[in-house]
Amino acid sequence: MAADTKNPENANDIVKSKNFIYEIIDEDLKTKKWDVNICTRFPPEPNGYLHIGHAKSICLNSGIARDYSGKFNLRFDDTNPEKEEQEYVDSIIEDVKWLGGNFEDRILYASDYFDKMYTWAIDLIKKGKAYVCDLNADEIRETRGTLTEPGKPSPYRNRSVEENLSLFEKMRNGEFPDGSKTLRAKIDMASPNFNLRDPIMYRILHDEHHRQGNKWCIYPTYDWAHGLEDSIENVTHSICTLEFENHRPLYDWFLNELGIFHPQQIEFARLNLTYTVMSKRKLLQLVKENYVDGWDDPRMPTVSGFRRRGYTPEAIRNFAEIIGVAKRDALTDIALLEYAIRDDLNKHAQRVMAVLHPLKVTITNYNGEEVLDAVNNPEDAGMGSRKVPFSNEIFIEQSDFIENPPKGYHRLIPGGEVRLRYAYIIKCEEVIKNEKGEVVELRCTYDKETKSGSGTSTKKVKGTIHWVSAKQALNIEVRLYDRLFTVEAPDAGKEKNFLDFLNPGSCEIIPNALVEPFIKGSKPGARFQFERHGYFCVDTKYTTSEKLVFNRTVTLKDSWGKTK
RNA sequence: UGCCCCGUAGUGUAAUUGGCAACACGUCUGACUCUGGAUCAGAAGACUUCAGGUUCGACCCCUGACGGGGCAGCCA
Repeated sequence: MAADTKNPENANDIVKSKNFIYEIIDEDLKTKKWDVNICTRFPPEPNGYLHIGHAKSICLNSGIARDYSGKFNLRFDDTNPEKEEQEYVDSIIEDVKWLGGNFEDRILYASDYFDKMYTWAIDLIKKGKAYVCDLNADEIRETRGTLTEPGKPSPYRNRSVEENLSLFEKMRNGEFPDGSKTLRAKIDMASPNFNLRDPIMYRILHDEHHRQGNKWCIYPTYDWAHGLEDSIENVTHSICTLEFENHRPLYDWFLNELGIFHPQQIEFARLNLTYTVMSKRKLLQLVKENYVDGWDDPRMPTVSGFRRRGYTPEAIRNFAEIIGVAKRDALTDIALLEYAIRDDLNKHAQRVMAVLHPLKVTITNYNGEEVLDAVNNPEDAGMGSRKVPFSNEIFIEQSDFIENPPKGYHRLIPGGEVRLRYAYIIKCEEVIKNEKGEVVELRCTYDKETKSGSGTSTKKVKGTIHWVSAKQALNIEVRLYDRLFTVEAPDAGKEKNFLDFLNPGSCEIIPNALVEPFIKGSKPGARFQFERHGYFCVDTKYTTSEKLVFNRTVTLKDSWGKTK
């Protein structure tokens, strides 16, 4: 983005284009619009777990603070006690930290500003710009007007300042029941923008707040509170999503009437990803109705889900960089995200051989055992090598042998040869089947001149397959994840329920896969590449001291599988 | 129906602010390879939604259409 701003000498570098928000900030800096440092914020409501769309926002906001040497605040927008919980606060803090959002020590809460907001409300009442309204919810809706008709003024619109002050104080003191009164801004009931038709600033809610307890029984609405929160924190650029565009005139109105520090609200398009849903409501439903195994189910598009699945914060940050920021709503191909994680893991993940669907192979002319050298990461020599045990009884992948190969298949076939990775070339001499005609074992011979790295082999084989030595192999559980939904936009159809598109095969559990002993004792969260399969990580939830459980983060690209 | 926002290859973004459309992913070739991965080389793919207008020149400015999204919570 603007990372190169301070390095204009990098003339040879491709000039990274800036998104429109960086251009606005550049312009602001040029015109000296602000007499404070650039400040952004991420203002989640603690009513759910963060998802990849929030991650985009976190990367954007914290990235701006980083690039302009400003500040980035984490602020909980906790103005509605009915939906908010401490569990969500905790998870959000963890997720933002994990993503690398640098809020330093600033964990802020809108609820800490309630007193200040209250006095500002009184200021507005005194200016004759706000009034207590006795209309109930239904009546307010009925008098708000429609898309084409103006609303009707509330009969309470012209109460005196004194009466409003007194009523508002009584509201605060708990003298009225929920929903019986509201404090409204007096703006314009005929405005074509609904948000300006005397919007509600406070509602009565006798509900315990997760941080304020029972101190308050009136709570500020988003529109009233948000700009004040930003203003208090000297946020310069208040970045939010497109649906708040129509709220900006109101955001500005409150700040102007109060005459306080006035942040600039800027809207950008939220992230949509193919084959998943992003609305908190739908994600909550998936959790509550047990379609998934909690908010951090590896199939969930939540930050915690991606973390458990094995994604790295670097990959997610890079993804955010790749997709950019703009104002048109879009549906981003999940392939972009998968590219980001493969790109990262390819460079950093320890390689290891694992057999998911074992087929026994006996090497009839091999005696004894030996240990072979295997490279830990061909992309990074610094990661060194490891020893892999080899013997006359090994397991290979069932799919790496086929009796009647299609054209182009170049793995093991009857009478054919393949290379065992890091070991020898073997030849399939005999195929053993059970009563049902299923292949249960292969009897092969090996060529000792073909040992990996010996340089003595003159043979060329078309394929190399992975394997694991039977005696030393470690038994593990592997979970193969696929997309949660079967269609690109499960929530696109207004008539159809997104649940109808759930992918029944989104999680395949392989209880007994085999892996080389190297990974024994791996810690939860550890990431590996299972050669020729994909990237996997040790599950943090179901791994036990007896058995490692692995989640497949993402497959390797498979140009052969595609052609079939 | 009223108001607001948006329309650039399959996908996501760019275009030095009016100079003849670029990057990434994806797709397809070929090379290389002890991962059908990675890497390397290359290709295809966009009359910039449409129609007018301004201009020597328009993705960019103007007008109008069409298409998409948002707004009638005491949610955010």
